[in-house]
Amino acid sequence: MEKEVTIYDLAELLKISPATVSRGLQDHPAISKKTKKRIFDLAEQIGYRTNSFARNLRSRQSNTLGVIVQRLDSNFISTVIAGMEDTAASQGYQLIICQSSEQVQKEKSNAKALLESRVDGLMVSLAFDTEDLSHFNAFFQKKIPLIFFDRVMDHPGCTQVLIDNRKAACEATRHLVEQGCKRIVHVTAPLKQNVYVERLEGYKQALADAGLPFREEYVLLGNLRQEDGRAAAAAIVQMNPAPDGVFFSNDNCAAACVVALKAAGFRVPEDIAVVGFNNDPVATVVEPNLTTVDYPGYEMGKTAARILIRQLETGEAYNSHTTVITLPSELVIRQSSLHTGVAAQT
Amino acid sequence: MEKEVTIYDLAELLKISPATVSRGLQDHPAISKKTKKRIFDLAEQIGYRTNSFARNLRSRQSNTLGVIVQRLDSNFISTVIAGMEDTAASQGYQLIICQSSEQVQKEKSNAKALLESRVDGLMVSLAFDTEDLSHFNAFFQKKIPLIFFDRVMDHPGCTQVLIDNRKAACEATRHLVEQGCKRIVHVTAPLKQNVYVERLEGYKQALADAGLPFREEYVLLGNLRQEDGRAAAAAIVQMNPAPDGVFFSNDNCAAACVVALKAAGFRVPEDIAVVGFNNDPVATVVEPNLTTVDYPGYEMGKTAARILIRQLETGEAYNSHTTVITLPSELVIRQSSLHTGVAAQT
DNA sequence: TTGTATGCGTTATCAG
DNA sequence: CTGATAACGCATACAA
Repeated sequence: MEKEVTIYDLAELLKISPATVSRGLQDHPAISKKTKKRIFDLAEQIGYRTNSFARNLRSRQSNTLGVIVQRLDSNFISTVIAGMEDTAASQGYQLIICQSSEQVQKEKSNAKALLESRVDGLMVSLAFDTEDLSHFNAFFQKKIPLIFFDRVMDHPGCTQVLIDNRKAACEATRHLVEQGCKRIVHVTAPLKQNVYVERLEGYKQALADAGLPFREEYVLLGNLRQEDGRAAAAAIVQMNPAPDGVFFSNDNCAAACVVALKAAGFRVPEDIAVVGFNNDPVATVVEPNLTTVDYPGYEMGKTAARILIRQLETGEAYNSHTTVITLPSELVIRQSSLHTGVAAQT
Repeated sequence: MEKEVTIYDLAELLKISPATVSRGLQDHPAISKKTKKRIFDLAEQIGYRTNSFARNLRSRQSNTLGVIVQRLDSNFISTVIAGMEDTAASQGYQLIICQSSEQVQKEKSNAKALLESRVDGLMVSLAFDTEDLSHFNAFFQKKIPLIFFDRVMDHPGCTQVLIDNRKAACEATRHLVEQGCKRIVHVTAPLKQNVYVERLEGYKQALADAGLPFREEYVLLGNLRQEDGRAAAAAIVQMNPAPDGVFFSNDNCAAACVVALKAAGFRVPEDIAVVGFNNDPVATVVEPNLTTVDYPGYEMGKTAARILIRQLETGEAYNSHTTVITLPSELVIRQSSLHTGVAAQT
């Protein structure tokens, strides 16, 4: 553990003052080209590295953004984070990432940890069971910009980056209706989060528009994992009369259900048409390929990071009231939903 | 932007010295219970938060681990990171995560950024085209512990967390041989990284063990994305005589290939048996379900983080020579490879 | 264009 | 058990 080189060491070796070194390193305009070159060359040569602790202490900022997500091992989430990282890195910010594992309790401790880390801003997608935002109060009070994405809640001054879940679900369900489906099941997650509430609303809306009845028993709640898809299949198989359409809030779950339904002797889409959500890689692997809502995860990540960084640099967070950015989503029609049997565009 | 509360403020309000406050906050044994309680209560009440910049500056450590991965939006990688995050969080460490996008150039700038962030340690899975470790020299010199996982290179003192790729590939290929395959194709990535080199070796080994010839033209190189799987299918369809087995280095790619092969009129597994790698979610969705190598990503993440933290706390990094931790992987046999047509265990 | 001096908020040493 | 004081390394206001 050799001693770290500091600007004082550079200054001494170059026979100039630490202040000049500091300014030179920052490419300050008031320092001569020649001096800068000497500074940089020596710094390079003796392996100087900025002490960000000291710098942050002085400047009162970390150039770091905090991210809290429900789970890291989800295709959708990791795509979002990829977008955030690309944008953040290009602007000189780094990402500290925490997962809540869908537990508000962990979300709380994540928030505390990120607060103490003094992240400059925060991007959050809420856990399944988060019911209020009190654990973010310290951020609100200190006016640390906080952006919600995907799973959001309203809070004055916090921008939300979203898709129109209601509309997407409505379109997906309407598509099933147009394929002739009359008994459409909706498989989703517990209704504590906006995304699931809104998708249910969209589903109901489409039914209502078509004059179809809404039936409580057609809404199946679970965790949207593959096993939940298989469980949904088991439930569907038991229903009498059998449903002729299903709209899922998640592709992975939908795909597993399709496989299980086929194993149980159902034909997809002839007996039962299926629509998923997210446009995951599984959608183009399951047979028939899954009709789904293309969710722009990467774009969402880029957008959230870009807006957050802009708020940091302009200081305009918490100024106006809540801004909602709605990203375009799109129903991608594949074979799993086509009662006509005609292949559509991928 | 109200002023931040410091230990001086607490001290003043409590009529005690900042030193006592600092000690109280750290639960120092030499402070009376009563004083501690007063300190904590007031801290809570007026919203004090530790200034980690100052603390880090003093203590010369950040309690932060750096992670560099090739891509974030990969099921395997995000599973690894989930494991790292769980372990790190439980030990009071945070994760700064960067992606190289498979470019050594970005890997380089990630390394530089993490060096300046003064992460306490680093966990790295290398980019496709990384050929040497010179961009990590500063870490080596400063004895900052660095652990490689999955895509590794040898460096004295750097622990590697791995599976036995050679053995896994050998088993996978041998399994195909046992199913009666004689002309086995291997779809993998450019041979710059250990994982692909070793898998190729395992593949060759199994062929040799079975007295089958190795043919250069049976090794298809690509990026292991779904489109590469479709391209592989196109190539396979053109081969004469047609191959009767394929071993992929990636499930997602394998699954896309299976779909394409079936569309081209091949029966899987009857005409061509398929084995993948990773045990991704797609493996249990594609039909037939994919035989694959179960890769313990979550465990790998936990292990890497645990070892890194241990090295930090015991200071034993770079002491001994390179340690290699080999995690168990396992061939999971499903229908895609069974020429007998008998379903196996999932 | 460069130098001097000071403070950012902790922790730790030493003294009481 | 508690207090005074000196770093930690950098950035900047002010001076030259």
